[in-house]
Order: sequence, then structure tokens, then C-alpha cells
Amino acid sequence: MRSLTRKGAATRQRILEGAAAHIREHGVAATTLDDVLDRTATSKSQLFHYFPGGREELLLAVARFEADRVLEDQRPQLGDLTSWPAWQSWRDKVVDRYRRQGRLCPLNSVTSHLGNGTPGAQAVVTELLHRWQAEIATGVRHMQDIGEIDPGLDPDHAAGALLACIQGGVLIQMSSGQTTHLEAALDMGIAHLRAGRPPQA
Amino acid sequence: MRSLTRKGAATRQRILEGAAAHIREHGVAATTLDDVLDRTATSKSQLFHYFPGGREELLLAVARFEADRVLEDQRPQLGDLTSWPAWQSWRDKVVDRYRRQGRLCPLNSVTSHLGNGTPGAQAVVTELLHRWQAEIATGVRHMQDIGEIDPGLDPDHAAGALLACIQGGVLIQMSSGQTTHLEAALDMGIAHLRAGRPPQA
DNA sequence: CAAAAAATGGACTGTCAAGTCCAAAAAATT
DNA sequence: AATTTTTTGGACTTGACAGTCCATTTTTTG
Repeated sequence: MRSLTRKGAATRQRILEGAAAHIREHGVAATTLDDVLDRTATSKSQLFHYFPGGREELLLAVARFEADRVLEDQRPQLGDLTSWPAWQSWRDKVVDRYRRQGRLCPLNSVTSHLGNGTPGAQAVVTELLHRWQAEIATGVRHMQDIGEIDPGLDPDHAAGALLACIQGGVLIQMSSGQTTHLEAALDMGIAHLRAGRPPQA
Repeated sequence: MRSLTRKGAATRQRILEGAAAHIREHGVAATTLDDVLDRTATSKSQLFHYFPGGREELLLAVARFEADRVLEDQRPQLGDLTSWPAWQSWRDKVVDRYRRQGRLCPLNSVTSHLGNGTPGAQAVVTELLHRWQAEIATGVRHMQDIGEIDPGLDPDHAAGALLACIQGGVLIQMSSGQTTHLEAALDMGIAHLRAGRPPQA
């Protein structure tokens, strides 16, 4: 994988995105390498040329790909949690993002098939969670700075709880198909941030 | 499956529990029928005799088995959320239960391999979530009755949010190995219940 | 006790999908 | 233009594993 021609890079990307798309539609279990090949009009040798580690390496690449999307899909709101309306707007975006995604969570599907203990899969997920939590925590700190959140609250701790709310809501959505729990949990998490705020700012 | 001899029922149970144990230790992907056979000292014909649907039927049975355990493991506390100390005690039990379980969540593993859309898998999970949420909601109503929770709160809605907190905390634990998020989210959820309570009871 | 039904052993088959290999085409480099 | 590197096609190998089959033993039932 020393040098990649522009053409080569394009092929690699095509395989990656094709695999991601197929997984989003059918899940990992129902995705074979041949499926990806057909969909992307490539051959076995190409797949193994660009992903020498085979299926496992491809799945890991898909996991990374999807992990990146998660945060990107929350922008710009996630990086701008500077007022209560902004928090609300972010909340709406998150709900909408997962409503669109439907019942299949590609990232969860992939990592669960890879095995959550796998170093690679674990790295992808923990890094995503860390970044996500850190961005929320930044928002919390900002609200503390402008006197809208009790300064006694630990921003990271609170962000972690809120993140868990989201994850749980999404998990439930995966079987129920409804975003009601996600909304309820997110609303509760945000309400809790506002609740203990100083008398007046 | 008309009639089952006592011996037959025992064998069936042995297969089921052996499968569940192997899955808990190694995950679904790394569990073949032969693994189960070896571990339970049974033969192919037995497995297909008691689970004519083969692998899929067995996995579904394991899902049911694990789903039952989830609620049972929270007893008696889950059914007795009648004071704040009782809630705390339940919280501790939940955290402890999942701490013991470690990084592998058998139920999540099984249903995700079956495909969350599968009617069978979906039925098992949604029923579990419903019962779980209902029991929490009962606890909330009781606290409202004794004036410890704002009667204006919708018990089912609040229970749903709390349930999402747990699910998310567990999901994060599956990759991080830590129960910190679970604890933070649960604490926040319970704190939220207490927060809006009437001035004095 | 005899007949029927249930339980068991384990070899065998078929399929499916991951991964290998080599030769040919296209592109880059000199 | 010649040579080297990268890209591509696709047949082939290999292994694993779900599921089938039938003969045999054990248990139940009348």
C-alpha cells in the first residue's frame, strides 16, 4: 500500500462506501464480500489488494467511516452549544439523524460482529465516544461560564450521562423503531442540566 | 415437540444453557453448533430434535432465556421501589449486575446477530423493555402516591427515559469496560425524579 | 410383555463464502 | 520506447459449519 494511483484510491473508496451502504441496508451478517464486489463492480483481487486483511480489515474501515459520520452529522450544532436554543437545536438534529437511520445502526452492527473486545473495534468506538463526550462537555462548560448551569456540576460527568442517554435511546430505537425513548432521555438529560442552575444570571 | 420425557426436557435444557454459557463467554459469532454439542455432551440429532429450526431457533431460545434473567437479576428490588433508599438499592443492584456481566451482553449479541428486525428477536426485546419500563413506572407512581415525586410527571415517560439511561450506560460499558457511564446516567435519572418533587410531603 | 413413541449417536452431504493465485491490462517512471 | 509498478479479472482452493439421515437404544404406554 505504498503508493496509490488516483484511480486506485477511487477504487478503494468505492469498495469502502459500497460495503458501508450494503451494511446499512442489510446488516453485517447479511453482507458477504461477493455482495460488495457485485455492488461496486470490482473483483476479489481488488478487494484484497486494497484491504489485505480481508473481511476483517474492511469491516474495521467501515466502522471508522461510520464513526466519522456520526459526529459530522451533528454539525454544526454539536460544536456550538452556547445557548439553550442551541442545545434544543442540537437535540433535534440528533433525533432526526437517528430517525433517518432507521432500525439498523451500522456502527453497532459492525463492532458487535467484530467483537467488542477486538482492539481495533474498541479503539474506534472509544475514540468516538471520547470525542463526542468532550464536545458535549465543552458545551456544558460554556453554559457554566455564562451562568446558565450550576458551576458545581462536573462537566465531563454530566456529558457522560447525557451521552449514555443518547446511546440508550438509540439502542431502544433499534428494536422498537421509535425515537420516543431517545427523545425522552435527551430531554431529561438537558432538563437536568438546566434544573440546578443558579437563581438568576 | 408433542410430548417431552423428563429426560428429554433435561437434555433440551442442557443444550439451551450450554449455548447460553458459550455465548456469554465467546459471543454469538464464535459459537457454532458443534461448540454447543461438545460442551453439553449431546449430538447433532439431539439438537435438531429439540430445536427443529436449527441454529436460529436455538439462538432465539437463548435470547428468551437471557431476557428472563435480566429482570430476575434485579429482584426483589425492582418490584419494591417504594422509598428513596429502595431506589438506591435497586440502582446498586443494576450496576453490580452489569459489572459482573462484563463486556459481553449476550442478549444484545444474540439479537444483533439474528437481526433486530427479525420478528422473533424483536418480540423478545420489546417485551423485555415493556415489562422493565412498566415495573419502573409502577415505582414512580408509588413515589407519587406518597408525595415524593411531582404528580405532574408522566410515570411512563419518566420510566422510559430512565430505561434509556440504563441501556446507554450498558452499551458504553460494553466497549469501555467501565460502569462509570451507567452509574452517572442512572444517578442522573433518579436525581431527576427527585428534583421536581413538591415543596414538602 | 409387546408395541409404539421418544431419545440418541454420529457419519455424511451440500453449500457458501473467505482467501489464494497467476496472468493480463493499464498507468507511471526512466 | 522500454521498464517497472500498480491495477484488474476471475477461476480455483480450502475449510467450516448448518443441516440431513438412518440405525440403535431407551423409555413410555396399553
